[in-house]
Amino acid sequence: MAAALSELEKEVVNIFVRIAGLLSLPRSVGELYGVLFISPEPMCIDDLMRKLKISKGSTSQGLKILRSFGAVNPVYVAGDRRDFFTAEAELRKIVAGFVNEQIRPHLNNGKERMMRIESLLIEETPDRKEFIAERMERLQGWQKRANALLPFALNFIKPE
Amino acid sequence: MAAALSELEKEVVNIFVRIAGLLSLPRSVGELYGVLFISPEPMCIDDLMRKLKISKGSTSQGLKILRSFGAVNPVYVAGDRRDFFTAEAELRKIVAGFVNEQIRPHLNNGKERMMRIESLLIEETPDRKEFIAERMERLQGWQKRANALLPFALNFIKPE
DNA sequence: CAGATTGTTCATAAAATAATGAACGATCTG
DNA sequence: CAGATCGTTCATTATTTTATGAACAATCTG
Repeated sequence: MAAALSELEKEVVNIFVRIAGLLSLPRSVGELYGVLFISPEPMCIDDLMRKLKISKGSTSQGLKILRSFGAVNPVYVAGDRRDFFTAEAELRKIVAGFVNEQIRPHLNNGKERMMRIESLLIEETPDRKEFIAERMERLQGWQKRANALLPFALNFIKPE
Repeated sequence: MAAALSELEKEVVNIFVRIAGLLSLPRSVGELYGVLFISPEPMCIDDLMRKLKISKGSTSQGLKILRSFGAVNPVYVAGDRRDFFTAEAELRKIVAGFVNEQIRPHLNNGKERMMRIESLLIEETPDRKEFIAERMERLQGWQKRANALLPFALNFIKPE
């Protein structure tokens, strides 16, 4: 039980490790999701540690991150005290969770910052002020578009 | 000339440093773009180094990255041997460049990998095979959606 | 051409990020 | 309740990423 990763498993894990990289998530998070994604049965921390040869700490924290945006579902296994997990396979749920947890906070922070800049603008010399004001408007435009695109993108990912 | 960053400049730079983080780009790249973004005049490496108090190496490499996806435009300044730059302010150009340079390669790699997995699938036991096949199909579905969303998102960002 | 100036590269240093594993608290088991 | 089992946390270590700056090549200047 809990043999090393098969060739196929390695490939799948590799895919998710790459995705994790794109999303600035630790490698181990990608590994964990990958293994769960191709596992027909739910797995517990111990299974995952052994399979991936990573530490208990990494495993626990990785699962915590995955849970935080709903990429992983806790599963009750009768007669076993340990916590088991399966991969959430509905893309929309994962993306929505990820956006809410990891993206939205940053966007909001940007808004506040913009207000502050507006107030600082007053102290500039007239010529610079004009230019900077133009840039600020542009920046706000970008922000609006990003904010508009987000819900659209989420909707684009249709439910199954 | 080339005084330290004003309060306003700091705020703007800060915004772009955050964006750089989201895109997994070095902090210095965000700083460079930020300073250029609010500068009415084109700037050369020396201006940027002094303004941001970063090394020449970082500045040169940072500009290289920014040029690689068209976030920065070389500008000819009469009577000066040095290279000057302004920030590209048209979002669409930047995003398109970024996607082509930093995202597309990864997506393609994913396709190849998928093929390889298909071939490995043969060696699985029947019951596992069924499950894994289902997952692979799902994964391919995700890939298709991502590929479809990308050009759409680009188009969403309307010119001017 | 000799000396300056400018931008790039790359080995090294510094900083940031992730992984490890021992310590701990919580829960179960007999 | 005493011991065992689990999962989490966090100080430390390892790894990866980024920044530095000296060396260099290319170009200009008189």
